[in-house]
Amino acid sequence: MPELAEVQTVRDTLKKQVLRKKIKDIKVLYDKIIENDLNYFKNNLINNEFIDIKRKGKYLIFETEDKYLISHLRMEGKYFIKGKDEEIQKHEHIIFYFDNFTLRYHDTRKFGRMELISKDKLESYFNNLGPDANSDVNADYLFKKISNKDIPLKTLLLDQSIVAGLGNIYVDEVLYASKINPYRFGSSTTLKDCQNILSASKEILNNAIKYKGTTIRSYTSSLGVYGEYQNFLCVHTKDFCKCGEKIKKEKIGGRSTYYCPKCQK
DNA sequence: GTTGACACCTGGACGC
DNA sequence: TGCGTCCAGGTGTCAA
Repeated sequence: MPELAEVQTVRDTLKKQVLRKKIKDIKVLYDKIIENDLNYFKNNLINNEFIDIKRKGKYLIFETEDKYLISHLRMEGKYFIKGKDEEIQKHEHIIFYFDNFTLRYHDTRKFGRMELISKDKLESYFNNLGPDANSDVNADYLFKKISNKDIPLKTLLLDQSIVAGLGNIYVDEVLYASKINPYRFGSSTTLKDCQNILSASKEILNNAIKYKGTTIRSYTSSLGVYGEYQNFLCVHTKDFCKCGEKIKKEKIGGRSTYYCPKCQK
């Protein structure tokens, strides 16, 4: 569930709390989350400190003096700051020990991943990632990427190699705001459609960041921050559109998709 | 090269 | 109450 807005919120909150603090120890309780050899992972982080935290798409990038720790929260990954002596809770899989506190990675479904890479590998690591959906992406770029595809726009916008950061919730919202039916193929889009999609992406994601993301279903907050953008959703998880039409919920590309058949042509 | 299916996981909702 | 089944979804992998 964490999409660009939620990851940005986690990054902003973490930056205030963990930068320039020496990592004293790391406890790994579920090692499949770590893509590296565990000894390599620990040896290169312990006695180091995070000097910056960046975000690209849905990835968090913790920077140390000579490495980057890439963290992807996937479906339910969260970070919590807790006291050193607080009991380890169920689903807390990775614990970073600092002098006076711990940073805990919590992931109910264990889908999240972390990988430590050397600084020169950063560019190649994100080779297949498109530009952020709320950045200054050019409509020509999007048009070139999708206008030759006989694939539904819903699926194309979820493809992180085209634009990064949009997940299931915000793609539904972006297509609704653009008045575009999610079943429409990329090959049916015009340059104007691409402009509308990008403009809606920017507005929706920036608003979602402002309201610290979306908190829906069973998903709880990270770092004690509860997003409020769910109050502004127009179609995702809704029963009726503002126009009065019943919102349709159907699977497109295996993903639950909400749309208004009247407003989205 | 493209596309769809599936695996990875767990908890909640639901039906029986 | 308890059990079984389905669903949720981001990404990587594999087969067609």
